[in-house]
Amino acid sequence: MNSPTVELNTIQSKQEHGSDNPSSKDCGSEKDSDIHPGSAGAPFWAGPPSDASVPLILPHPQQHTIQPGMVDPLSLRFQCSCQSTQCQMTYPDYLLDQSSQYHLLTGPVPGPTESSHHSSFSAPWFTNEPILCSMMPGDLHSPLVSICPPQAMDHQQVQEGLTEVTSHITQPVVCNVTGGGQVVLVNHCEPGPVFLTLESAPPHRDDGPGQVKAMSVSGTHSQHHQTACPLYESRDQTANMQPQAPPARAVGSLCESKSRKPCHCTRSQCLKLYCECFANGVMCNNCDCSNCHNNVEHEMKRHKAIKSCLGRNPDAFRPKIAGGKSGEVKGWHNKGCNCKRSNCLKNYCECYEANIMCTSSCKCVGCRNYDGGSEMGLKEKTIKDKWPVSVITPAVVQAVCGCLLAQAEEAEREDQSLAQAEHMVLDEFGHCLTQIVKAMFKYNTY
DNA sequence: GAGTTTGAAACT
DNA sequence: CAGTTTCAAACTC
Repeated sequence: MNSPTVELNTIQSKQEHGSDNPSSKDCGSEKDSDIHPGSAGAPFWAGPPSDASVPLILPHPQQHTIQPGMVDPLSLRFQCSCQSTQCQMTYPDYLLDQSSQYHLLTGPVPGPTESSHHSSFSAPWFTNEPILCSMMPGDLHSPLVSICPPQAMDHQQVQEGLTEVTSHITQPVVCNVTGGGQVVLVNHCEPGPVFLTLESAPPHRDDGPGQVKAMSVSGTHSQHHQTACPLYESRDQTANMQPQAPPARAVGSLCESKSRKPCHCTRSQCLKLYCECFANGVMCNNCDCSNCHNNVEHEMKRHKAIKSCLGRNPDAFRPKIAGGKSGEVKGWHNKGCNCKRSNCLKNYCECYEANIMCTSSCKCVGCRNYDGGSEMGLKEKTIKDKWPVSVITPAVVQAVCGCLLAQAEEAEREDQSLAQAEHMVLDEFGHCLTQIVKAMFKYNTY
């Protein structure tokens, strides 16, 4: 039996719960005056993984399967494969409500570099404050670019420049503005970062804040093997290529308004992933930490810590939440959580905290972070009573229908008899049911 | 605000 | 890679 790749994702939105941002406090050991804005900071954050939008094809097209683990009550990504129909359900980069969050495509399966999905990137820049960029190649003339350029480039200019030079980019990319005004774009489907030179004028008052005179692709891809932290690597390169720009702005300027939680680290020196600032790729600023080394004063040590983290886990600085779109439901947790006692209904749970539901990637026990899970009163209903309902969502039904349809088309294409066609479809249906039931039991973790 | 709980990260 | 320890945030009182 041949089936199309069906990839479907139906993470549902959890009711938004407040994410408070405590008021900033003075960093325990590092005062503002200790931090030199615009000084060389090492960007080491890498953007969303490209796998967020690249459909997969099962290696064995004869197997028409909804594989265990591909069926999630919440983030449903199951696959079936039809060789010839090439029907494909795919999910957008960001997942909306469960009823209509995939597209049934009948065209060829796009290759890894042919994604038509929106790409987006957002990157904290390892200056003193994060710089956030996001861009949607699908709407290239109106990218959302918000930058706090180290060289104080004009926001609009950078935005326009990025629009121009990245219009060909169709995969999630990460950008970085180095101290030298160089933008590094990393397409995770490409072998390395693309270096774009922002030929900015010296920060001269007459020129205005960092005039971007030209923007050009100054190189191809990094010779480095692609790693999960291309920005960090590329920063090393670019740092040698162009001198670091002098401080162009003061703490408290453009990006200062972007609030973030102050950390309270006491023992990690804010150089381990325990520290949220460090993990997020930003230096500590106005934190409550003690003995903080996550600042320009300890650049070398911080650099080593970054390398160390990347050595342990090349994806250490990737965002944990893949997909997603600002203001909407986010995607899914790349690694998944491992909660055991919180039922994934407290902020201890990274999925819950990120306002996303748990998926098959999670190894949590007793998870209730799924549609309907949180509203379920254990006194009145057990998870067992209700959870299948959340597994067989409209999206699942629709996906199954897609599989069945694909089978029917396959039978037709092969000039199978009606009886044989029915058999194929029913067989497929049975297979789908089997996989769904397996998924049900898998999530029966009460 | 102190103490406890929790789960990710780090370590062995 | 599994088990343990460390750590800091979330939570409770």
